[in-house]
Order: sequence, then structure tokens, then C-alpha cells
Amino acid sequence: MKDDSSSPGAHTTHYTIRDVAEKAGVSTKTVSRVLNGEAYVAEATRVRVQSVVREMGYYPHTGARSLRAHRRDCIGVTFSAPLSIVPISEALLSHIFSQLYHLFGSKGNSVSFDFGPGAGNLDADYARGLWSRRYAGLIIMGPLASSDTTILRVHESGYPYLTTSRLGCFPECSSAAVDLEEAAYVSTTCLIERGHRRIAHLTSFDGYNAGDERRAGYARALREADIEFDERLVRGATFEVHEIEALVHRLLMERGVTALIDSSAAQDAETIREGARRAGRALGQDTEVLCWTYSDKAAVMSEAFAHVWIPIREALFEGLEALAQWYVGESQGPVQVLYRPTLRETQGLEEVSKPRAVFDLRA
Amino acid sequence: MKDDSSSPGAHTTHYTIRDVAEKAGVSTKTVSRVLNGEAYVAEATRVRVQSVVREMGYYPHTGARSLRAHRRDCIGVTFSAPLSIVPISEALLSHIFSQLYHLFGSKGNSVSFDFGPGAGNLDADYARGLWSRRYAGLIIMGPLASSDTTILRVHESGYPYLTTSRLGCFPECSSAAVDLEEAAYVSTTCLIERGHRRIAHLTSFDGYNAGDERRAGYARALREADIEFDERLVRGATFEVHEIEALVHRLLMERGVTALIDSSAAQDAETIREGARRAGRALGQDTEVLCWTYSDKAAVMSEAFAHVWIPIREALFEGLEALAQWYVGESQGPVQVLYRPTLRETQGLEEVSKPRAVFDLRA
DNA sequence: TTGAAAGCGCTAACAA
DNA sequence: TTGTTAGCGCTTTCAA
Repeated sequence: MKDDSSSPGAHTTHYTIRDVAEKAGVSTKTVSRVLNGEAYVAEATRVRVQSVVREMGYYPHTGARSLRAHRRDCIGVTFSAPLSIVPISEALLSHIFSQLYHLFGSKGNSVSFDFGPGAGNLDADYARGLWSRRYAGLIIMGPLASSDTTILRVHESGYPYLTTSRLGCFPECSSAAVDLEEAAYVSTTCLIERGHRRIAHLTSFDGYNAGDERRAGYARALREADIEFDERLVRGATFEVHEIEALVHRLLMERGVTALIDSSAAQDAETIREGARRAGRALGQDTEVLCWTYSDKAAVMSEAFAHVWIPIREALFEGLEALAQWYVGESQGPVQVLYRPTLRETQGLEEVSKPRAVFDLRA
Repeated sequence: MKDDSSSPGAHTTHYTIRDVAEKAGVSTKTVSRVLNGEAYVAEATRVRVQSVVREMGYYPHTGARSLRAHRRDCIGVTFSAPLSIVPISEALLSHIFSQLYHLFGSKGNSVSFDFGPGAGNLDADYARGLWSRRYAGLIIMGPLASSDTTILRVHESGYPYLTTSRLGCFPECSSAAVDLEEAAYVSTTCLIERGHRRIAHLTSFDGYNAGDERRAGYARALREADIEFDERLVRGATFEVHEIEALVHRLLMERGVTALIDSSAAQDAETIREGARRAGRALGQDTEVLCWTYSDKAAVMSEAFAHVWIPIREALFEGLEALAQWYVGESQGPVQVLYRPTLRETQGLEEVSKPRAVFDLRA
């Protein structure tokens, strides 16, 4: 971007270790020793060098240091799926951010976001920050594609890393996740026990592990109850409002559907209501609904007789703490945090409004 | 942190440009040409090299590249004051984050946060990410200390940068800010016109330019009205709830205070109410209040007869856009965005609750 | 306790 | 159109 000699920073503001060495009357190696807090430097020398460093406002070139010494102090955050399908709410972002600050930032590490792959540049490897030796560790947000293999390379690289979902075929993966297969199983079983046989599943993350788990748990519950699996009752949605509404509408128009599981992650009561209304259904009366929620003690929709709480935030926080320990060498990876979902009656819970997704916000 | 030979990434996962060159049967320079999209590469060569690069999952070493070519693709965000006094609400963070994503992240740049200086490591230079050649541009959040000189060095370095406040003695500074001197002037004048002579000012950011401006505008309004300036009526608060309450309490106990300006940036109605209650005052009746607010059309407290809207978010967004243009070379710096405050009657405005400060959040 | 020399991975300058 | 050489700023290795 900037690469001619008149580029920013090509001026007097940039010093090298040699400038410091000359001014302090020592060799560059001695300055290096002082900067890195190594032993075998005379106290007088150390003090003199330090004062020169401070006086000049000298800071070592990160790139040169990383090149030579393999030392890095930056933790990366990337996104393993397009941001349009990574549902990060305003509240979740704040909490993650605050946590990153407390765990890494306040210890002097910088926290760097690489949106490249998630930004739609899909042939970019989400772990490229590791391969380009930018980061000393990586947090991978979002669902992993069912066919993902990059995570294996990340795992084998030895860098501390954390994903927010498991990959079915690779359980050793360092992850902080919620058991979504069980969540789907619990959801479905619960409805079966209430006598439903035709249960529609409004799901999400098709093509990703998070979607596979949803389908698998649903299918397992049906199988155990000897109910035939009907592919048409399982529909994956993106987060487009109109799409969800249309899907709900069509699902409820299918012959014989008496119950609906919403695991779409949009947490949007209005579109489901509207879809049901258009289908001539009365939610909570002729149609029972069970929604997934990401907040404890908050209902996505009051008509739902029950909710399944997916404690993804809680899992993530525990995972981040474990990652921070791994990062500083206080423990060894991989992180293995797996939370269980919780089934709750909706009764008495306050209905929350649809969370705002951060990457949809416009200035 | 990791620097021995068994460190992460010291394994088979890391390739150099020579590995690519050998595999493609060309020189490293040719690979370099392909990677950088330079001209004068035979189409066949380009295709072959690209396929080798993709196949190996090779990404160039950021540090080496930055060292040799002065090319960087990372924009830094730092904090010029301790985070405890930088009032970033959950909502503001989301918006900034989203904006950073749209302006920088989605174009392939990474966005890196350096909390070091704001994290309490106060002898660290907040612009160190520039001096250590980590960033190609810098966003400096928070108020600048009245005595700050670092900003001059940043300015002279030629890097694109943006501050969120002006420094009185350095108006050329690239900034996106709101005229707080005028805000204080307008606030005070408004109360003077309603007949008040003893106006207390609950202010903030003592020792920072944002605090200086508040005081200056207040003093100017008094001067023009020939009202004597009483130092005891101006009190700076941090964001400690109990401190604000105590300050309000003491201010109102002062002889003859009939009006209060709250420019404390905490946007906290409750503590002001409690302070007033303890002082035996009835806000809106025997004591008139004017609050600063950072949201258009939202009242900090309903007892206030008026609010002054400080459109810092709006200014910041325009500033970030201008910075992005400067960053890609579509325009030249410095950014000069200065918004004016707006006086509004509180009547009819909905009272909002105190915003949650991001860096106070705990997991 | 200090310093000299070499080289990390890449690209600018120059040569072929 | 491609390759060779040198060197960015730092730290490792080794010698003094």
C-alpha cells in the first residue's frame, strides 16, 4: 500500500536498534539484551541504554523481531464462515471484547481481527494469520464447514487456538462449544413425549457442523421413537427475515405438522408469528413451539411452551480462559469445553426482542 | 513468549517463498512477483506459481514483508487514556466495530487493538504500534491529555491517523470530535438566560483536553454575563457511581446553587437523583438540571429541562470514513471533522438507562 | 560482561 | 520475462 521511499514513517520518527546503540555507546547486541531483559548486562549499561530508549521513544520493529526470534505478542480472531451467517449480537460482541481485553490486552498482547475470510473472500484461509506468522494464537469464531480441513493444519501447527464449534469428525479439536446434537435431541424428544409425531424443524447452518448436529439430534430422537424421518420437515434458514417467515409458512402448511422447533439462531419471534399467522395457525394452541435461546432466563417467544437454552456464551468464556492459559504456557492444549443445553419451560420468562447482529449494523 | 526451536509453528506447516520457488521451478523473485501481482510474468508461469501457492497453503511472512517492503495491511486502534475513563458503551462499541469491519476489514486489512497504554501501562506510548511498524494507520480513542506531545510525533510521521478529540494547542491534529467548548458554553448560557447565577458544573476528564474544553466554555459564558467564576462550583468526576453522587450532594449543598450542568459523560440519572435527594433538593423544581447526552432524542433524566446532544458517534463515523479514504490514498490527511452540539428540550423525550461501559463488563 | 558475524524471509535494485 | 545480489532490523551463535 505504502511502499515508496516517501511513504509514511520513512522520516525521522523511526529509529533502529543501531541508533540506540550508537547513542548509548554500546553494540546492538547489548541493546537487544536490555530490551529483552536478558542477564549479563552491567547495571550501569542497562540503565544507560534504557534511558536512551525512553528518550528516543524507540520501539523495536515487530516484523524484524518476529522474523528473527519467532516471538509474537498478538492473538488473532477470525471467522470461519461468512459474517452474514455468524450471528454475533451486540451484547455478545461486548462480552467477548471485554473478555479479550482482560485476558490478553491488559497483559500487553494486542488483539487482531482478520475479517478476510468471513468478509466473503472465501478462498482465503481463515487461519492465514497463523501461516503468515502474524499471530501467536488464534480464536476461530463461527461454525466450521462440514468439509473443513484447515482446522487440522491449525491443530498440528502447535499454536494455541480455539474454535467455537466442534467438527464431528475431529473431536480432538480445541473448542468451546455446546452440544447441539443433544440440544436437538432434547428438543425433539420433548415434543414427541407431548404426543407430537409430525415435528417440523426450522434449522440453520446447513453445510456446517452446527447444522449437521442439529439434524443428527433430531433424527436420533425420531429414530428412537420409531417415527419416520421426513426430509421435508427439516428446513435450514439463513437469517433473512423474509426467508424465515416463508419457511415457517410453508412448514406449517405441510400436511400434519403439529409442532415446530426453531433452532434457527435468529431468535426472532415476529417472523415466526407472521409465518404461522399466514398459515392460519394459532401458536401455543393448535401448534406447539419450542425455541432455542442463547440467553438464560429469556424467552424468544412467549407462545413457546418451552425453550432450550444453548449456553454458548458461557462455554465461550470458559474456553477463552483456558486458551489464555495455554497461550502463556500455564497449561497445554487443546481446550475441551463442552456445555450441555438446558430445557426450560417458557412460563414466567420475559420475552426478549430479536438481538441486533453486529455485522448488519450500518453507520 | 515462544522462542525455542520446539515452539509452535516450527513444524511442517510453515513454508517459505523458497519452498514455493523450488516446487514451481522458478526463482524466489518470480514467486514474489506473482504474489504481489507485478507485471512481466508469463501467464503460464503465473498460473503455475499460483497453483503451487494454493496447493501448499503458503502465505508470506508478514514480518519479513513489512521489514523489507514497508508494506503493512493492519490498522491499529489504541486508547490514549486509561480505559476506566474512556466511556465506551456497548452500543458504541458495536457500531465502531461494525464500521471498522466495513471500512477496513472487508477490504482485507486486519484491525488490531492495542490496549497496552489504556490498560494502565501508562509509560507505554499509545502510538507504539506505529513506531514498532505494526500498523499502517492508527485510530486513537479517548481524550488526549492536556500535556500530550505524542500526537505531534504521530502527526509528523505521515501515517494516516485519527483522534476522537482535539488538542487545544494543536488544531491541525487529525480528529473527529464535537466542539465541547461550545457545548459547555451553550449549556451555561442557556441556564444564565433562565436567570441562574450560581450554576454548578459536574464535569469530567480533568487533565485532558475534553475536560479543559468543558471548563473553558463554562468560564466564557460566565465571563460574557459578568458572573463571577467560582472554582468550587466546577467539579470533575470519574465514573465511580459513589463519587458522582457525593459530588452532586456537595455541589448542591454549596450556598446559592440553583442549577446544575451534568457533563460527566456517565449519563447516569440515578446517582444525580440520589445526590440531590440527600441535599434536600427537588430536581426540576428548586433546582434546574441540564444534562449532556450522547444519543439523539434520548434523555438522560426526565427532570432535566434541557439536554445538550454531543454527537460524538456521528462525528466519529464521518471521521472513520475520511480516515479510510486517507488510508487507501484516495485523499490526504489530516481529517478535520468537528460537529456542533445541539440544545434540546427534554420534554417528550424518553429516558434511557445508563449505558453499560464495555470495559467494566465482567465475564 | 560485551561484541562480531551470520541469517531469519522477503523484495528493491540491478543484471541477464 | 527471469534471476542474482544485497540488505531491511533484529536476535542467534559464537568468540573474546
